[in-house]
Amino acid sequence: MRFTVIKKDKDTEARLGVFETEQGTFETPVYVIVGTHGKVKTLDSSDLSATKTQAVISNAYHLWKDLGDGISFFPGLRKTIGNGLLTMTDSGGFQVFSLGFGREHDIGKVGFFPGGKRGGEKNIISEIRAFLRTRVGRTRNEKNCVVISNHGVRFFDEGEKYLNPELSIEIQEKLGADIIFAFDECTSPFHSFSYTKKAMERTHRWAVRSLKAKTRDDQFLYGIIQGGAFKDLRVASSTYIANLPFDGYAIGGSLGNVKAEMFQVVDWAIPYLKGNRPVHLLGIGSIEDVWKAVERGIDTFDCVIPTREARHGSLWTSRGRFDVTKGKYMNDESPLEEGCACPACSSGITKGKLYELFKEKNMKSGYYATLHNVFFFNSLMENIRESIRGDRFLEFKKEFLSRLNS
RNA sequence: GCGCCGGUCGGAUAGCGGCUAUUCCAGCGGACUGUAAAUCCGCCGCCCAUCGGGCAUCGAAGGUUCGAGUCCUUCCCGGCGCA
Repeated sequence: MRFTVIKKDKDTEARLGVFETEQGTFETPVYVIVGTHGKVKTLDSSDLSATKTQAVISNAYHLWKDLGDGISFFPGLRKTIGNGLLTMTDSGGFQVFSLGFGREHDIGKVGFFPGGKRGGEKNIISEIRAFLRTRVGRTRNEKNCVVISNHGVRFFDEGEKYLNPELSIEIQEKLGADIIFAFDECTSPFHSFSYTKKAMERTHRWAVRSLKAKTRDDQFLYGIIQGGAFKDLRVASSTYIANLPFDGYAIGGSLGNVKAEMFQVVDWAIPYLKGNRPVHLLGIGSIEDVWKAVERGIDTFDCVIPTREARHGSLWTSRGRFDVTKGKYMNDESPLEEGCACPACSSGITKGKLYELFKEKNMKSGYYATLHNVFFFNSLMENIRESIRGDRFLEFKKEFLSRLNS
């Protein structure tokens, strides 16, 4: 298995790369589609190729729970969903946050949404801290399902599970993806400097343990950079992780208090990494973020946006997003996007038809919406790669973004 | 004509004397970033409003009661049954 940078953009840090594996060659930058439980929700493997999907990321924690003892007989993700795809598994480090602090306080790693009432852009730190204070203690025990120690993490979301770096690597080796991640502790934007530092140092120790635990040589192991939205910590983490013998790097954790600051974190971390190794941005992928990531030299990134938003009725087009469950689409016989070549649009799915399927809670609704969104994001990436190859990355970016907001 | 049953927000419902009239659907608006969530959150009689406040309202009109969507009387409307 090999990663090579084949071309650098003339104007930005964007780069064209290629992963060569037994399953094939995969050009980057690539949007990694999320298939947490070993399957992209609503899609089967023929749908993956029909939507131009190149890479899928599953989750070690969730699959481990799903498979139980059966994990020893698991044929490997390269066989189950990865036939012809690049596969990854996340280590479970995100669940340390999402099933713990995140679940307790209804927060995400970039936003703040108490009860879903507000968007991340409107965040006011003091208001948030005050809000958190009212919740701490009242909800901790019933909602926070995670206990973290230096040894590892105990999860109580269903029964009890214990995970640590050694176990996470063992699980990820059994799952057999092409790219696996060190076990880390993801923190939120609302953790203090001192806690974030402590968690980062723990993540560094776990990085060393993850490397030591590795026994297979046909998988890339990525180290994860933490440090929250603190420049000192990000620089320290990036430097530390880059000096360990990882095959690639991932930028994870809290990316700041408001969306506008998210990519500062990436800017702080990237200069200290080794430029010939692949860099993954964990869990990021709004349409604007795709551009910001690529032009900073990110090779791969994953996000639930295309798939989750599809199931929730939000459809992506080159003019932006629309919610197909709105009443105005009731009898709309136009395609989801004019001229779209995705499997849903080509098979005659209209806005009105999809509206109807969503309203009758037909499972096909999420299926068609996912086909469309995944195809949309994958096509965008394909066009981005071509634009880098053709020395017109910035032109294409400008053209795309002006159409998006028109 | 007689008898029975029923009339509650756009539709469907709960409510059977105690004050904020329930829930579901539809509608409107919002969220979703290493998937706990094909999910969640607002609004959804009218008027002003920043919190909030004012006024209505359960087919209609009377009545009983401290208090009525809930009980009584009459009327109107719908369904069913009998003539």
